[in-house]
Amino acid sequence: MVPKKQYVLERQAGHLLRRAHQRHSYIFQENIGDPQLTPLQFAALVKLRDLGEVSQNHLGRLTAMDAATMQGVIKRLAVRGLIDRRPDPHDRRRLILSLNKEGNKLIEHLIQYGGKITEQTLEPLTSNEQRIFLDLLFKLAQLNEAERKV
Amino acid sequence: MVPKKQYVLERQAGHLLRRAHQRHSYIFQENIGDPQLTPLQFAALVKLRDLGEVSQNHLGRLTAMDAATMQGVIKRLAVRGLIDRRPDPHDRRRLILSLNKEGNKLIEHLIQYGGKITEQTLEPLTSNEQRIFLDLLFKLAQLNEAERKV
DNA sequence: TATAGATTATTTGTATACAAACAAATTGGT
DNA sequence: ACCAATTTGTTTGTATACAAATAATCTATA
Repeated sequence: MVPKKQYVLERQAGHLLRRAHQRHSYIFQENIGDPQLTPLQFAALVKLRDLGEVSQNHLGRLTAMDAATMQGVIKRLAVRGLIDRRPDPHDRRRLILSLNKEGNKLIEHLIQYGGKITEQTLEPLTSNEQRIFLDLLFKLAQLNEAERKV
Repeated sequence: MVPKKQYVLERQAGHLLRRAHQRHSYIFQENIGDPQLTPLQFAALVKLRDLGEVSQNHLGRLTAMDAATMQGVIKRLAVRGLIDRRPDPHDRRRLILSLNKEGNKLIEHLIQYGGKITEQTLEPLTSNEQRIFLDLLFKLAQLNEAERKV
């Protein structure tokens, strides 16, 4: 008698990654302190804070968003009055993005919650497990040559 | 001089979970063998194969999809002619789902690729690391009381 | 048993995700 | 300097995600 169910959904990497990401999104939403701000919007603001000025597609690569997704995220941040967009004088295809006063104030205030969100996401693990997990997850988040297209 | 960048996006659990999930989705799409079939549709078919008959919401809980998402996934599977839907005679709110002949044939054929997709997703890790990673990820995918709402 | 509360499925609206196609602009090789 | 290939940002279309609201139905309990 051969057992039929070798493939158990609950033990597949993809299913677990999806569920862990769902749980993180929930924790983010509960703790970020600004009900309107999404994880991607937060990531974009953080990178703009780090770098000052970046083109839209470049920021997309830094935050792992494709151009179409980036378009929507940036548009919403601009509509909310958090970032400025100006054309690059050296390359007229490019749009240069930067935080404005409002955006800067907001991210300086909210960034403290970012660390707490990561802490709470990893809270089910011991601090040693957390370190190991982040190391392994980091490896799994890298694209190899065959996969690279973004 | 206090360094300003304590919060590094590339080291946050949420960002890495998102990127690892992106990479998995790419691997899924490249290896599932059916360009139309998505990870969620595959998960739904797998669970129906395991269980035979389930109500729509129940299947949603088993595959970690909320009712609204489930609705769309099931509709597309039904339109493709892979599953049957019939009302529950004992509870007229419920819709009982099951694989039909086509759906059964398809999942029996594709399920072999499921394992390969997990393998390839975890391929950057040694087999020992894979075991550890799945254990830790499993813990992070569970919702505690405060988070449970789904 | 009457009914308040819970559950099931659906619908609407917003926000990712990403493929594909496009126009405008830039780059690189000849 | 020319032109093919590439890059940038936008748009369209499909598929998750999920909150919120709703209609129909079921359950529990006073």
